[in-house]
Amino acid sequence: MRLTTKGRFAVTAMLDIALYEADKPVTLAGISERQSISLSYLEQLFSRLRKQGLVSSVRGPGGGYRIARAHQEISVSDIITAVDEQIDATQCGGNENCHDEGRCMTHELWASLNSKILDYLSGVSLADMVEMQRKKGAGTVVFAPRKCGSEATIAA
Amino acid sequence: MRLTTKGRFAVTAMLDIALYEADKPVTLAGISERQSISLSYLEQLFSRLRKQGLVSSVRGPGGGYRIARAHQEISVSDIITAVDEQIDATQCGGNENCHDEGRCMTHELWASLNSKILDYLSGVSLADMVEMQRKKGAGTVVFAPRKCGSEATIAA
DNA sequence: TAATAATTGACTAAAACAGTAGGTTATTAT
DNA sequence: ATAATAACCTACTGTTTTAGTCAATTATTA
Repeated sequence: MRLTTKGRFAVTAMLDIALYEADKPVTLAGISERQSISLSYLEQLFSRLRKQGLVSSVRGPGGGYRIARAHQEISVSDIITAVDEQIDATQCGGNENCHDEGRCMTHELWASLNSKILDYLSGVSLADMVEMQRKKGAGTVVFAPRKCGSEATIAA
Repeated sequence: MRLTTKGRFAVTAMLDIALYEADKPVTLAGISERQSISLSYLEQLFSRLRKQGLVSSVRGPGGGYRIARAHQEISVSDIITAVDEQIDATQCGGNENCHDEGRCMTHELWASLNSKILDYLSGVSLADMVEMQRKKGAGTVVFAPRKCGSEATIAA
């Protein structure tokens, strides 16, 4: 997997829906405004999130997006892998430089790091994040995702 | 911190020196050949590694690079942070969007992930990697770092 | 039927990654 | 002394990814 601001945007947007979704689905325009993420960029992200079955869409007036599964059933790693297509599924490329025996020297190190990251992110569900957010913002919740947090770009 | 192939190259190169350094320092030309990393690219990486005090250099014929500290005293995270200058030291930019209270919604998530990654990588020393490598390649050790392992790009 | 809002596709500026090219300086061996 | 070695330094390049824009189409509801 791979962790960039793209993945962060997606997680933030999903959390936004989880918090605001009630009777009505949540519009991208609303998410865009609250989270300061470009509408067109959200559209691209949600195209993927929908194809991966993480959200369902309703067209027309009063339409928008809903979380498609139970909040406990969606992990942060689900969201990230949905928007950040991992190109490098073939571990060592399949051929070229990495012999089946021998591998590259640091292979085990990165493999092990990757599994640690994945373990952590798949252990955090949308439900966890909602709860965390509810606890935190007792009064008015301030949303300001942009440029927040340190730059992260993990590829596992 | 941020994890890319740049960091992987640096770790691979440092491990190469640790394995080959004996009476003589190790030349970049040698590393370049063994690890299939471009010489000029290595020069760039080693400029940083030297400035961070991870390696020491000897000029002229018979010169090259040595590991500057005890192998146990150098962690993988040391190497990576040396070559991948983290721009985003100011956590939330210092101003703009991220209020001191409120922060961005997913702030804690990434902060926590980052510390997990850092914990792991700072727990693995060059000495650990040397030992691992010696155990593995009992006979002939095959080096083939290029494109090996899954693409990784973590920014913490 | 008009407004809403998802859906799609192509296109763009900026940054980072990985690498190249060409030169300068210090040290050693001849 | 001088030639070879190898670190050191600066600037430049092509490709990919990131983040975003623009413009159009389709489905739904008031």
